[in-house]
Amino acid sequence: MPVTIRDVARASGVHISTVSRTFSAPHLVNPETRVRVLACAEDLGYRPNRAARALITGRTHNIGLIIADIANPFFPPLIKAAESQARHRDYHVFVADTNEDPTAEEELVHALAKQVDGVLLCSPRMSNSLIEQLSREVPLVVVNRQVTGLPCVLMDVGQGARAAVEHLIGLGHRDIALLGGPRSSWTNREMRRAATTAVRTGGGELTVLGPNAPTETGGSAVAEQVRRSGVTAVLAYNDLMAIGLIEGLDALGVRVPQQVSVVGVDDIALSRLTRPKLTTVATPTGAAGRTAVDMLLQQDIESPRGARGPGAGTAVGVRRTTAQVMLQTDLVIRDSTGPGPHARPARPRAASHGPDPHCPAGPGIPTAASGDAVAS
Amino acid sequence: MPVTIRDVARASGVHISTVSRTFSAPHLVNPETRVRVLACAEDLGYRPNRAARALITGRTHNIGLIIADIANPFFPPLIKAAESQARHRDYHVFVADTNEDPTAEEELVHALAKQVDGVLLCSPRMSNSLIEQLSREVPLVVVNRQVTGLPCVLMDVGQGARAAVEHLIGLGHRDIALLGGPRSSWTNREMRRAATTAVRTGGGELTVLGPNAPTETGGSAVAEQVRRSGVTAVLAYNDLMAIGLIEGLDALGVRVPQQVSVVGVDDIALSRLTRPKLTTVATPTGAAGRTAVDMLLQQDIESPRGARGPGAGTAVGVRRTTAQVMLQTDLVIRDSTGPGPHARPARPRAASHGPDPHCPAGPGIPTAASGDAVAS
DNA sequence: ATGGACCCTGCAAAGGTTTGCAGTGAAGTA
DNA sequence: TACTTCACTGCAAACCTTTGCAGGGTCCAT
Repeated sequence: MPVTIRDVARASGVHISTVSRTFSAPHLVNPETRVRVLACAEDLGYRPNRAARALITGRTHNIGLIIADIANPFFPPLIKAAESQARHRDYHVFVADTNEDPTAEEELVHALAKQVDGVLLCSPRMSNSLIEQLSREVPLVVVNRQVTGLPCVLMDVGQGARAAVEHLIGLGHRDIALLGGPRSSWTNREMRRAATTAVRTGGGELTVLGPNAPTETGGSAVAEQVRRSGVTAVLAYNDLMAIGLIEGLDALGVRVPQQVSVVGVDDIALSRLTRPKLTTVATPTGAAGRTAVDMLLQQDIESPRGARGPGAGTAVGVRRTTAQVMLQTDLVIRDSTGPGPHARPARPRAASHGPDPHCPAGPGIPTAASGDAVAS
Repeated sequence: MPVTIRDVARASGVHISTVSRTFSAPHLVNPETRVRVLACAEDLGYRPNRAARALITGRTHNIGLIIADIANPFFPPLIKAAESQARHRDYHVFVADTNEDPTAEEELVHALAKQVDGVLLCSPRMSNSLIEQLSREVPLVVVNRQVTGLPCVLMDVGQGARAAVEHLIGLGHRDIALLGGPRSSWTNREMRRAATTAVRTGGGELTVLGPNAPTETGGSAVAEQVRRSGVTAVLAYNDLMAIGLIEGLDALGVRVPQQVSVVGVDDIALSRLTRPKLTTVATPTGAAGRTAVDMLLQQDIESPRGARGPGAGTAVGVRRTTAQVMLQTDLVIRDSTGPGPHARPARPRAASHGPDPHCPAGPGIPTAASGDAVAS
């Protein structure tokens, strides 16, 4: 049943190599022959066997995409962007979900290594050293984690956290909590660092709660703790947790934003649908997906055949693209933040409860700042 | 750099075939030899090249999963379930998103055909005849669509729609609208059919609005239309549309459920987080993913080598598993439905506004009724 | 001692494609 | 005419693995 290059060759009366060239190097074959071959191929429904091609070229034209949790609405836009970018370059994307499990991550990289040309590692939960080690097995681009020596796509959550804290302090909050995410998350560390200094600079006090599961459940589970801590504002690791927290607080009779202000991170679609609408730090997920694919393909092209990674050539310092791109984030003020106990009497609750300034402008995803690549 | 079976053979002093057997048929090789080979393989970091293996066995150990829209929260649980089921059987899943575009669907099937052992087609938007045609190219299992002659996994949305309508009529609603989804959706047709008879049986009147995009935007866009139509209850194609509609109605000053009741379909996680919490028809997405993978693998096993599909053997009627499984749905009553204008005076709003009976029991996903397979 | 059974291993073909090299024929040049 | 150039095509090796077949032992029973 499966029609091979040989069938096409027989049908069109040429050698298989001519058929092969018709597809992979059309300029090398006589136009007349070409149309005949193409006609036969079309007729027979021939499609090149990618496995066989991969066997000899060493390139599968597939990309692996490893995601901590597909169910987190943060990722789908990234996946979509990566897929469409890849498709434009005749690549396919292999999506895999690790359920936030570092072991599953490692296994998936191994399993994918031989059947993809490279892997996008999104929000990894494993250690940097393991990532470096795995990068010797297959070209890697890391998203949401900084690994020296490897190409990375980062979102400036530090800047986002700072903006969020400044927003809260400006509203008159002093006692602020940071709802931590997974322990092994780079984003988590960055946020904590930035929030700590920003709160100190603003003359407030930061309480860190966590680590927690980056889900609604993780958020609602700490509602009680938040209430007891006496803070008046919370910056959550992501929108899901923020929404869960608001739910949890609501169940305890704590009103948002009247009694406690809540800020999320990601600006997932959902954050515009809850009541109150969520104030959040928008992250450029689509741009991240596209950029990561670009960086991976660029890296791939440099070393076309086998012989990738150290060991081929000099021991260290094989030419590789290791640029690290930092994408900008953007604070979106909606209804989940309001004035705190130290609010200045003038124009109270001016910043909140207004119309969402981002809604008319569509999804409100800021443009990528792919320009500010930080050399490494 | 890439270490092959030959390197392992050389290192352990045996022939490559022995190495091969060590992995694919361990019982055929001397235990001593086996441990030596395994040690060498481990040492060198050998991993079998799946492309080469696929070339000779004809099986890639990959499954394609084609999804209309990853960003629709309905799908991630299905994807996760399919992935984990596949992983248990040493298969990988290739997820691809079509953006609800039938053309993209077709192209993806073609592109995937040669690099997977089978494809799961979820909520396809292309025609039945095209699906049948494509099934000759690669084994297919269809989810959320009934195609005669092909294995299908269906969710009983007809039953769900009926239950929803009966619930609404029981609450005293007579003028009910159905918010249609994509024109080419099987689910959409089933719902319409079931809702039509159920409403008629209940002595009410059904207004069909649509087709619409199955998104929040699609839902909010028809809010005005819903208001003008004068209906007091709406059954939406899915939760996303229901939520969008509630948003839209809210913006028009129409209160849910006081003035209009809204029912969704899917029971996505989000439906428990909005205000009011959404009354919805829960669909067993996880079970559907698992079942679909099982059916595909079962089908695959029957025809191990090439020679799949008609044309090999007699012209028609190649043995294939074409079972069609119907999974049950479950009405979950929450807060978005309330008494209508014809409500009986006794115990008003008894059915709604109670505590969500499903919440304590976890995600509230009903168990699969894989037993009631309908022969085809 | 002979034969058979059995376990393990090696041999070699096969799978579909790409690609360097060589060969063919025609056209152009001297 | 003889030689070069050029465009096109065929040949065959290579990619890495699996697997049917056969050969080499060892052991046991006759």
